[in-house]
Amino acid sequence: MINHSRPPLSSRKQPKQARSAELVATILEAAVQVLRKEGAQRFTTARVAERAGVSIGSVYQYFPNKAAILFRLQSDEWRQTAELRRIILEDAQRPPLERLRTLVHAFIRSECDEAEVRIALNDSAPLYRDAPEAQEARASREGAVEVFMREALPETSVATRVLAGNLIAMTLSDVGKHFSQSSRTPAEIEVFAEAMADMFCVYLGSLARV
Amino acid sequence: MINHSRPPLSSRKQPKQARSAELVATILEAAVQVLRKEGAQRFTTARVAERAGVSIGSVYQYFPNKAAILFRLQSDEWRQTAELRRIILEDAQRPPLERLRTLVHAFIRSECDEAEVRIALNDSAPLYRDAPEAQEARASREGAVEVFMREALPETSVATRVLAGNLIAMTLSDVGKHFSQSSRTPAEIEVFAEAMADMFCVYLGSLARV
DNA sequence: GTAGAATATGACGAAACACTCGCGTTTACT
DNA sequence: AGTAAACGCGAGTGTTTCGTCATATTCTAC
Repeated sequence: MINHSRPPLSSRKQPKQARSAELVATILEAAVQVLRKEGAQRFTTARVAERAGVSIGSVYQYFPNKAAILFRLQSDEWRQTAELRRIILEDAQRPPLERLRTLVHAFIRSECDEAEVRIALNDSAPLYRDAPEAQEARASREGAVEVFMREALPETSVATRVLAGNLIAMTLSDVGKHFSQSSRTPAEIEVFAEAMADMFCVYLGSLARV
Repeated sequence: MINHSRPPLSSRKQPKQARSAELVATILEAAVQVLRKEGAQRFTTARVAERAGVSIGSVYQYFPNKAAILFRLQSDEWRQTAELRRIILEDAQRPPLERLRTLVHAFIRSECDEAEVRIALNDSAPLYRDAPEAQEARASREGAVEVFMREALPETSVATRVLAGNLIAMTLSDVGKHFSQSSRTPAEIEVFAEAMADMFCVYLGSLARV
């Protein structure tokens, strides 16, 4: 009821020559810089083109619209985060709660890194929030969390696991976002991440004991 | 480095006659409707004026700019939330953790109520995020939380209390926001709130036992 | 009833922005 | 060298939006 028009976010054209692939990379890099320097409000295709040293027309050769550029950036970041999560959570050598602790620290640290860009990207979310492309990322995340939860709480019901998994995943990502909105010292980051990890571990422990 | 211009958010003029006070109320009501129906992207002063059955000029008599209207709505909501929190947390008759449970339920329920407006308001946050007026709300919230934490964890160090208090406050508000982005049945709401309250209580319990 | 303050109006100025299109240039391939 | 496709360009179009200002109406108080 809110997003009245739904222009496609998929690429308009695939770069086939080397120079055009480079051009796309240049545009994305410039987009990050504009986002960091000007914020979401002042993120315009013209500014991206200018910063990239490229004409407006070229931008529209490879991106159907402004939202597509932003979505691409967000998408790349989601991929990175998913990779991080996979690597840490799938390490079968270590006990589940230890892996979770590691993930919390790594995630919070990474959120605080490049916080400016992340904030701006987040502010842009309304532009592509309802896009079908955005649903996949969520599904993938929920799947990974469910696999982990089965390992961490093998004795509990599926409903409990799903609920707790969602709660923890949401807390990690949302509170992480909020926390990184202010600039933080490395020490603050560690202390905060430790507290959050404590909370998760104690909670999961309480569920296992039932 | 991001919000380059900082137009004032304070009122341009105070309504002195009854009809103008009513007009301001009409405008705010219309603003809520526009926000709900059109979303943050399409929230414009012209649309608000039209919906209110009022001329654009009248809107600008009492609000210096668009952001001021949105900030006013957000401000009112902050006040309501603060009131809710105060009433629940200050009830000295009941044990602290029970009060916290009640607060979690009440807060999540209220977030899911009028979720559409809240989401849109949230999307508009970049417009007034750095306004000095916005700092006070945070200070007030942190104060209330600290008072509660002193009561809930009287034996712990100040640092621990502040950290845990912030973590819980952030989780409640951020995860509450995220949770309310999808539409939820009353049952889902209760179950989720209960899980979150469990997590908080177990966590605070673990801190008290040290 | 009338002066003057408060209030209401809405056409209009100015700026910003997303996106297109016709044309010139480069590349790949033969 | 020649050709066709891919690439790159950027002035221009159409729209949206914020906010102002000169003017008109209503209210208050004497």
